[in-house]
Amino acid sequence: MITKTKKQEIFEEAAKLFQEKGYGAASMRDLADRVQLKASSLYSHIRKKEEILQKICSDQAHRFTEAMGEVEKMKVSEGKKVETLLSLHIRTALEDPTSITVFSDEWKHLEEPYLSEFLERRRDYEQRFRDIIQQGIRTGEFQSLDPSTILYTLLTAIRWLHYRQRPDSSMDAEKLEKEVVSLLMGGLKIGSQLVS
Amino acid sequence: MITKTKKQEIFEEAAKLFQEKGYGAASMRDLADRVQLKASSLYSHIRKKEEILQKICSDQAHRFTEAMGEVEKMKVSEGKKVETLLSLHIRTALEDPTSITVFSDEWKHLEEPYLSEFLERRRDYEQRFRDIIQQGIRTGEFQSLDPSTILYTLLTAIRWLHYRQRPDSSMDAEKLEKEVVSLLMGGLKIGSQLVS
DNA sequence: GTCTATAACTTGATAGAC
DNA sequence: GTCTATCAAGTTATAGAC
Repeated sequence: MITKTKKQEIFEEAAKLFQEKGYGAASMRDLADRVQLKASSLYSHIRKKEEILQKICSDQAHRFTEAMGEVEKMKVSEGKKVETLLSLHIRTALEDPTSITVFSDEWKHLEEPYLSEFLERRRDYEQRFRDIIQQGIRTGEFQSLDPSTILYTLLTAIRWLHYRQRPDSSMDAEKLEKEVVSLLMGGLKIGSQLVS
Repeated sequence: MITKTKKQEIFEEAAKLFQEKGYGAASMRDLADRVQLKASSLYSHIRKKEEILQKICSDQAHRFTEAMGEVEKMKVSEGKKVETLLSLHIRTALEDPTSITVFSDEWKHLEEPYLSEFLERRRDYEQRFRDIIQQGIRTGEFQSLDPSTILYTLLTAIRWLHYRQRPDSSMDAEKLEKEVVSLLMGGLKIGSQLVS
């Protein structure tokens, strides 16, 4: 087992704290208590509070951008690409729920210039996702709906996963992933579900 | 045109402010500026900051609970019931995006006893929604997936709508509503969409 | 690296004049 | 109802001893 540095411990505990109370309501004293330091000692490891938020957000953003590059290179149908991206989002939400919560809900507390950088990166990711959707509509694989409507509905639909507190034993991650993808790709109503 | 009371103005402006900055980061001085008062004067109209959050949240909760009562009385298929509930959520999100944002994202800043009350009401709503889903699965109308997975995916899927800043002229509310319902009920992939 | 002490500031809320 | 003045408590962050 690799020993965690104090800095790592601070970042991990901060993510949990931001998730629980929100960035604004989480104080450096709260955080210090959790890592058994005085608040002032935190500043031997970080420059400022926002630096923590910034790192969490940009790490997660980087993760998604990289995966998008992989998916774009795949020689498969657009349906398969969307499924792959959805699976990635779902798996990430289940594996690292705290970071994903902060990334999803607390980015708006970023200050410039990080805020603009974050938003630009997100716009880029969304555009590339939208391009895949658009191509799927063109080939007749997808319903002919507004691509942005599809994009945001799909991306938002999985944002409850990271709120699940403890993994329900009756519902393992793999099953959950399969069910959500099936629901989004095939719809609630019986009719179009494919046997995989 | 009915004249707004100062109190109404305060509540409306507060909802916007909470939406923009989050409850924690929105100060009473911010709010006072927006309604052209000094911060101390706000307290002639309200007792405390949380009272504003509490009213916004409970008003919206009440709205959904009432609608659920109506839907439960309908003599239609479970598919139609779910569609009706989704339409209601979508329409509400488009008509009153600020209140819905606060209701959706800021409720966690409620203090006791309002927090427990809020959560209990929400649990009740979700259980009644889940019952409809379960019945739809039993009759074979819906895919046989975990009812909670369906419930949260559907409810979360529409939570991007209230972030849309200005109604896109190329995309009116009615079309948007139809497309989202079609996507969630029928799925992204071509195959099961019904002609309505 | 961690501490104590503290600077510099913002927060929600109240008292009392008008 | 609105104001000025103010309070107590909380905030991030820094300085300097150890």
